[in-house]
Amino acid sequence: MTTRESATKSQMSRETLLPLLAGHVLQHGLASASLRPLAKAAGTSDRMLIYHFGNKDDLIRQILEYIAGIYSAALDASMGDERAKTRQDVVTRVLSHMREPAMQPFLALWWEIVAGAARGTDSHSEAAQQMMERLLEWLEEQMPEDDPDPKGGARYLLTLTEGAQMLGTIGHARTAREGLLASDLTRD
Amino acid sequence: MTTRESATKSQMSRETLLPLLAGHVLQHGLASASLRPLAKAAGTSDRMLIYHFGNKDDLIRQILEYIAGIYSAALDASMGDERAKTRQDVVTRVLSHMREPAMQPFLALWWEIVAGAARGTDSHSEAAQQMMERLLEWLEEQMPEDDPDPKGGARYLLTLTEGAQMLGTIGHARTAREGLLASDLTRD
DNA sequence: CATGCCATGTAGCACTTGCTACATAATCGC
DNA sequence: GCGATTATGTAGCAAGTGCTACATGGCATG
Repeated sequence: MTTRESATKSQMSRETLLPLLAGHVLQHGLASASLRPLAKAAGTSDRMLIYHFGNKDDLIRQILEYIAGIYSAALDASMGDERAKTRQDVVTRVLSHMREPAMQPFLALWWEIVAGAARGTDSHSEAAQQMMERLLEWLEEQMPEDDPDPKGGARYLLTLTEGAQMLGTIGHARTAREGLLASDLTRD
Repeated sequence: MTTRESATKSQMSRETLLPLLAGHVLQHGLASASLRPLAKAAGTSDRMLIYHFGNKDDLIRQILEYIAGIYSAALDASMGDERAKTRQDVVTRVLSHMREPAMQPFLALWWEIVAGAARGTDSHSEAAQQMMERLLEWLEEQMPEDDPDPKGGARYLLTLTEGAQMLGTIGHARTAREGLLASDLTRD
């Protein structure tokens, strides 16, 4: 029984643990996600984490998967009611969405995931791709109704906003802002 | 004598060590940059690294500073002879420059630095800002001669190419490519 | 009631981490 | 040449790492 829904007997299943573990990773990052701190955050022991998840790699993989799920839900929740009018509107929405306090933990974690992917860590790559694909879908749905190329446009805006996000992270928000002003988006 | 130029007596100064340390960090990343492996790579001991650099934080700070210097030199070296004709040209140059094998270690390290900056590590933020500023200068010099707004344009292209870079890193190079195709850059 | 499995606690192991104490060789100013 | 500073080796420490061995309670099924 590797993955079963009926959790009638156990109080501490993967399903119970994962939210707590995810919370800890979101708050403190992957760098300090070692067994004992994680266990403490989830109210259990390193012993039990290995018991439930096999080894640390699989633990992290499943936590990241779970977090990707949360992220996806967060995107769904913040779906704007009315469509954006222009691409500029979309960019503004994305950036202000990412500036929300609730999104900060995801942002900080995001770059750790990217760094892991850059070094070839499979679990990180998988999570990264999953999250980007989801964000891309979300962006496509946000595109203006009259956009001549919603698919391409969404990819364009994704590239642009992710670049801006990175610049903001390293304290170059101003550079990103000026860059966006010089893009075609602000041409009237 | 914290920082002296005359290194007549010592065979193993900071200056001798730094290139070797930087090489190790570029190859293996910050995550595995602990004292003993670093010392081994530089042909010395953890004991001497602390002796020369004070503590690990300062060690990393100085290594990153040194690497930022190398990066800057690498940018200088790859300065194109003739100016680019269009912004599209500039993007192509930047991306192909970053695709060179010699740049790969910088790229992988880059995301670790960004991740560190996102978590508030000062030394990482400093290195990141330094490298981005340098890249921005380089980009400004690459802008087409007849560009209506070279400064803003450079910032725009920086944002765009960094986004593309990230997408490439996590295996979404295709998304970035399609995004660039949908930008104004490819409009004739 | 017996048997066996699931869940968990307690200890511990071998290894790595940053850093320090202590001794000693080399070298420099005098 | 001598005393002081500089550079280096050897050992080690306390904490943290992933993971394992062993025992043991509880529960369900025979």
